[in-house]
Amino acid sequence: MQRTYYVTTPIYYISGNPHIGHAYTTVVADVLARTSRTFQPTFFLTGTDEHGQKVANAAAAAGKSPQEWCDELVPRWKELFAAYHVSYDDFIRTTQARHVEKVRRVFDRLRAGGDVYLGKYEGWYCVSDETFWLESKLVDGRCPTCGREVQWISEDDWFFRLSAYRDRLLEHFERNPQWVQPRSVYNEMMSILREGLDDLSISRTNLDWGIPIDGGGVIYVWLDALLNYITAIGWSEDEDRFAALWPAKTQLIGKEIARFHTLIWPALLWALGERAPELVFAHGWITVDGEKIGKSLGNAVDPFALAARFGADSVRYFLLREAPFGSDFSYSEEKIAQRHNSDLANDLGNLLQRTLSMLQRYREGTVPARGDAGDVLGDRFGALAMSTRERILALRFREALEGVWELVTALNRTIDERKPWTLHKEGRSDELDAVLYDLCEGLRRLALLLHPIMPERTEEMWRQLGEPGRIDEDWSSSLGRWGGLRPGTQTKTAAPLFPKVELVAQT
RNA sequence: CGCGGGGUGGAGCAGUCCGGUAGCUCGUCGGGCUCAUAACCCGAAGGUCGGUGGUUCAAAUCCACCCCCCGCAACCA
Repeated sequence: MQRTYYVTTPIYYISGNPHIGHAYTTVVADVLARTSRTFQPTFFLTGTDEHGQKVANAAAAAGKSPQEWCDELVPRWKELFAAYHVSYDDFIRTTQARHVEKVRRVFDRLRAGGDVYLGKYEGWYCVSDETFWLESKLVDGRCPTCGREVQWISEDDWFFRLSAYRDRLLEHFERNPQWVQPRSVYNEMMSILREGLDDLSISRTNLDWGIPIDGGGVIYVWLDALLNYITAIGWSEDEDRFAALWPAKTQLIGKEIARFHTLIWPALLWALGERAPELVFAHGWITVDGEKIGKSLGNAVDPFALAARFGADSVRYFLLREAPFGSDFSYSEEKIAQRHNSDLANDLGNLLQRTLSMLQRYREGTVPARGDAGDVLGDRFGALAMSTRERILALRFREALEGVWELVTALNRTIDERKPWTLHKEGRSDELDAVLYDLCEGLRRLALLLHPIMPERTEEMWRQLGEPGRIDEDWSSSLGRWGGLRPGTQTKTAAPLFPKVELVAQT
C-alpha cells in the first residue's frame, strides 16, 4: 500500500469557544494537506478533545451534561474550519466509540506489557485551582497562584513507566535532530530529557468525565487525547490502513504542548510497539502587542469576525506570510490590513485586474497565441512550482510566499517594461500577443501555486481567467513548462479580487 | 545559579547552526508610466547588527561576562 502523507493538528480542548489560535494551527495543516494532495495521497486529521475536569466544570456551570456541552460546541469548531476553508479529511471526537474503545485497549495492553502499574499519587493539591504543586513551589505552604491553603492528597493511581523510556528518547533525539522543530523547542526538550523524567500518572479518581478504567477511575485526559492520532486511522483494527498512514509525516502543535508530543507521545507509541511520528513541529504564539492571547487578558480575538472583515483567505495569507513559522509573531488588525492591501490588493489583485482589462480592450478578452518571442519568464520561473512545494512541505511558508511573489513582481514589471498600450497603438501585434499571453500564463500559475494558501480567492482567479481545468490538479503536469495556458481561452473581467480595506484610525 | 527565546536602518522582521561585500516588507524622498483597486515600475537616503572583552587575516555570525525584554516550569493553539 502506498504511503500516505499524514498530517495532524492537535485536537482542540472544548472548554470554550474557538479562538484565532485554533484557526492558525488548523489553517497551517490545511495548507500542508492541500499542497501534498497535488501530488500524493494525503490524509488530514483534526478534532476535539472532550474529556477532563475543565469540560466537566464548564458543562456543569452551563447546567448541561458534559456530553450535551460537547455536542453543542463541536459545531462551532466545524463552523470555524468551514469559515477558513479547511479541508480536513476526518474530524475525531474523543467521545466517539471508535476512540474510546481503542483507548481502553491501549490501557489494557500497556498494563499487560508492564508499562502501566498501580502506584500512589501524592502531593499538595489546591482545590480551587485543581492543581497539584511540588512542595518546592509552595509559597509559605500555600498555593502559589491563589494563596489558598493546599491539602495533602494521597490516592492510588495508575502510572505510565515514562522514566523507562528516557534513554531511548535521548537516543532518538540525538539520532534525529530534525524530528522536533523548530530548533528552540528541540533544545528545550533535550534539556528536560537531560534532567530526567518521572513516571506519569495516567488515571484520575476525582472525576468521572473520561474514559473509564476497569476497577474505577478514568484515564488521564492527555493520554486519552494523544491517542487520537492513531485511533482515528485504524490502529488495532485495520492494519493495512494504519500501515499506510503511520507514522505521521507531520504533527503540528503549539509550543506549550511540546513535551506531551515529543516526550510522552513517542514513549507511549514505543510501549505499543509503534513508531514515533516523523516530524513534530511546534509553532509559536500569536500575540497582541507582544502579549499572549487569553480570555483573562481580555485580548482574545474572534476568528469569525476576522474572517468576515478581511476574508478568510487574507487572514490565511497573513498567518503564513507574517512570521517565520515557529516563531511567535505579533498580531494586529493593522498588520493584516497592511498585508491585505499591499500584497494582495495592490500587487496581486491589481495585477489580475490590469491584465484582464488590457486583454479585454485589445483582444476582446481572448488569450492570444504566444508566437516565438523570447521566453524569459519561463526560463526564470519554470522551477518555481517545485521549489514552492518543497518550501511549503518543509514548513517554510514565508520563503515559499516570497518566492511566489517574485513572479508577481516580475509580471507587474513586465507590463511596465513592455508597455502593451504602446504596442497596441503602434500595431505591433505579435509582440502584444506574446506579452498578454505571458501575463495570463503567469497569473494561471499564480492561481495554482497560491491555491493551497488561499483556496477561495484563487478559485475566483481561476474563474476570471476562464480556466476550464481543476485548480487543484497536479502541479507537475500543469506547471511543468511555461505555456500550459491554451490560446483562445475566454477570460472575464470582474470585481476586484481583494477590495482594499480601510484602516480604522483608532488607538 | 531552574529551563528556553529574543535585543539588526523610523516600524516589523530575515540572516547567526556550516564566520568573508548587512537583506526583506512597510514607511520616507526623488523619478517613470498611465493598462490598473491613487494601483504598478525604477532609484535614493537611512543600520556596523544590546554592551564589554576575547578568538581569527576576517564576526551580526564562534567564546566569556554583563544589561534589558518575554515565555515556560500547570489538562490554556
